[in-house]
Amino acid sequence: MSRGQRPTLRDVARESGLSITQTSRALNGHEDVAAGTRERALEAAHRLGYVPNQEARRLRDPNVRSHSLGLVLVAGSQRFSDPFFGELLAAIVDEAASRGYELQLSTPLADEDPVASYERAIRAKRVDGFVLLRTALSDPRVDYLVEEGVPFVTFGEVPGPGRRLSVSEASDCIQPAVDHLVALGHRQIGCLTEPLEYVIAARRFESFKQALAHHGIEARADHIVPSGFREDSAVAAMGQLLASNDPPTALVAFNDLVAFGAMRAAAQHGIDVPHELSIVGFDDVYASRLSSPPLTTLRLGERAIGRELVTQLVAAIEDPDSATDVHLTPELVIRESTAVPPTR
Amino acid sequence: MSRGQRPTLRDVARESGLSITQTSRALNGHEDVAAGTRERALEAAHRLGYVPNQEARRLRDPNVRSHSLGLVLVAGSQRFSDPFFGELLAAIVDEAASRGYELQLSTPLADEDPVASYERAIRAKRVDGFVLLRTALSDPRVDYLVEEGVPFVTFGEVPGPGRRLSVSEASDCIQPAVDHLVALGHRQIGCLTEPLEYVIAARRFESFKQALAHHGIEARADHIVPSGFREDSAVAAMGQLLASNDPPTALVAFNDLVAFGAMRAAAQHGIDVPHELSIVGFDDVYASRLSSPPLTTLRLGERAIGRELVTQLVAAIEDPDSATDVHLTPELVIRESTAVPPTR
DNA sequence: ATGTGTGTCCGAAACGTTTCGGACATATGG
DNA sequence: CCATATGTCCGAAACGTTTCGGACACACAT
Repeated sequence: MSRGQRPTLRDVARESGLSITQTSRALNGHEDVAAGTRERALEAAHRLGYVPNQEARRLRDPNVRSHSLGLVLVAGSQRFSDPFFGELLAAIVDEAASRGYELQLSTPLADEDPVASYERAIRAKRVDGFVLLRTALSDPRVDYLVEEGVPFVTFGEVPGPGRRLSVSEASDCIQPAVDHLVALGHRQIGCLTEPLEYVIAARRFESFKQALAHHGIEARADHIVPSGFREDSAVAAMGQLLASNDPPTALVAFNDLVAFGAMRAAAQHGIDVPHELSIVGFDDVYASRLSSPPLTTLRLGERAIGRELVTQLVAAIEDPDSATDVHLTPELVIRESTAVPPTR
Repeated sequence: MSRGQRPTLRDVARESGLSITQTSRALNGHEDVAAGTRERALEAAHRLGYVPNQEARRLRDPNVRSHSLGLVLVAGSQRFSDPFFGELLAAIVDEAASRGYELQLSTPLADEDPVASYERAIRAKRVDGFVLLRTALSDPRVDYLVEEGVPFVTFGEVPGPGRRLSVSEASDCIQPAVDHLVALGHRQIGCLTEPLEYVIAARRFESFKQALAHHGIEARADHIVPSGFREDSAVAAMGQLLASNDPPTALVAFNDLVAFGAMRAAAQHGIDVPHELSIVGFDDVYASRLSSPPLTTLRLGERAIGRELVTQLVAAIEDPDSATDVHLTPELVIRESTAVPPTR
């Protein structure tokens, strides 16, 4: 059975015997309305099940909030590949809901300008702000949003002029992994990067080099292996490293998928993990408990990231001065992919 | 630099020398406008970068589409736990984008009525329809949406009156798993269910029983183990089964996480998988390639499910008669968690 | 000449809300 | 008693769009 028309402010006014003006002011908590009058208005509104029409409200005042946050998935079919994203997304939705916001998910159409999705959302006033994932050091989306003056928060610090709110990892994020490996006795420590044009990979790489320096170990260029984000790219990248006559005894991968790729490549070369090669991942993805051997990895926690992302974004939207950059410190989860180095 | 006011229909009218009325009609492709006039209007609109104000449009005609689909996450912190969801979501967003829709993600607040989120979205006219995941045989959300006349599609068939559009598994979905096990020589085949009040679990259970019957095997009640959705609930559920003095030689789990739980429980009891116990999962989650042993599992494909869900929902929205129920047939991915049964 | 169509066009009203400017009482101070 | 302030209230306009009802010009038939 279909409902009748939904009640309008006019109905509430008639019901309460007030003018439309005064009803509106009463419901919106303005000052110049007598206590008893407000009471009557509220009571009538409640009795009728009145809920204000957002379209009309926003037509009148284009600045009212939509109470939704935008998140544009990155292009390419393998975008979400990272199991990490699923959990992160859930955390974001959760936190947003608890603050009264929803999440608008979209994705660029095939070979569309990356900022087009953002333009659409802004023009349509569908969102109050954006969460940006997988941001690059030089990212047109960031430039666009800064210029447009729309609130947004990035995961990873993006350099440049203008207000750029971010939630990022501490600058010594890789340190615990290197400390752990050094404590085991490793001195030949390599790394499997993600593409370094991305802010997060760049930070991890800096931290990796600093951590080595901190232990007086020099970073060897031939032990640094550029990789993509996914398992298969890591498998490919591992080829020459393992063929080298002076391979590292330990490897830090910038995400768990890449670590799995490294483990697979090692297996293909008949190299035992962890006894011939130790591997540390990053993210503590669900699968890292299940791999063989179970993966030692750095854990930031999807929930913590999601929570901070939303908390700061909502702060930026509702009270720009209260938003603040946040740095998260990863914790090392030690499993079985790391061990003492082989004696040579 | 901040833009000036965005152009309105009035501006386009002035620019093109037409009335507002005629401009509107020209832009909306009505009949009674001369070819040259339409030309002028379109040209002016384009020159000004005019884009119609949705609020105003919808204030005037409440029936215009919002072009977004709603998806409400299930409550509880472990909602998304299933890595399967991440991929499914990405597939849904992709397919929606290619049809010009976005996805509105929300989640119920703590101890809130499950339908409240749907009510909010409908009242606010934020979405044109819903995708329902993890639906139960008797689901208040379904009843609500049917009554309200809002288009929706469920994953799994929900019985009851009214139009209920669904994408579901074929009724013999479990058959390939059982066939495979029987071919290996198994006759004692058990199953680890998900809660049977959910439509998908119910269908899988029916199919499981039918598949056994098809091979002339009787379903033994003590080989049917009720489990939750997640690994830990499966570990717990496995206890008594493995302690029994006549355990099955093979087990079909209703999802991969549960299968992992079963593998873990087996390991704890010193039971070798696959040589003492074969295990088949469902979903082909990312991690199933990595577990030890790698999991033999039934695969529907998140992308296929997401694509069909969106395709049918959009059909239901835009042309109700063209929407149709869809049945998907899973395919068996054979890995190493299944083998011939032990000779006793 | 009058009437009937047909192809184009437009004014004005309407959607539901918020707010500007003022009105009307009553109280306060002189 | 008048002037001024204060506490409440309301009418009307405005946001940008669509559409109803009609108007106008012209062609064609009568």
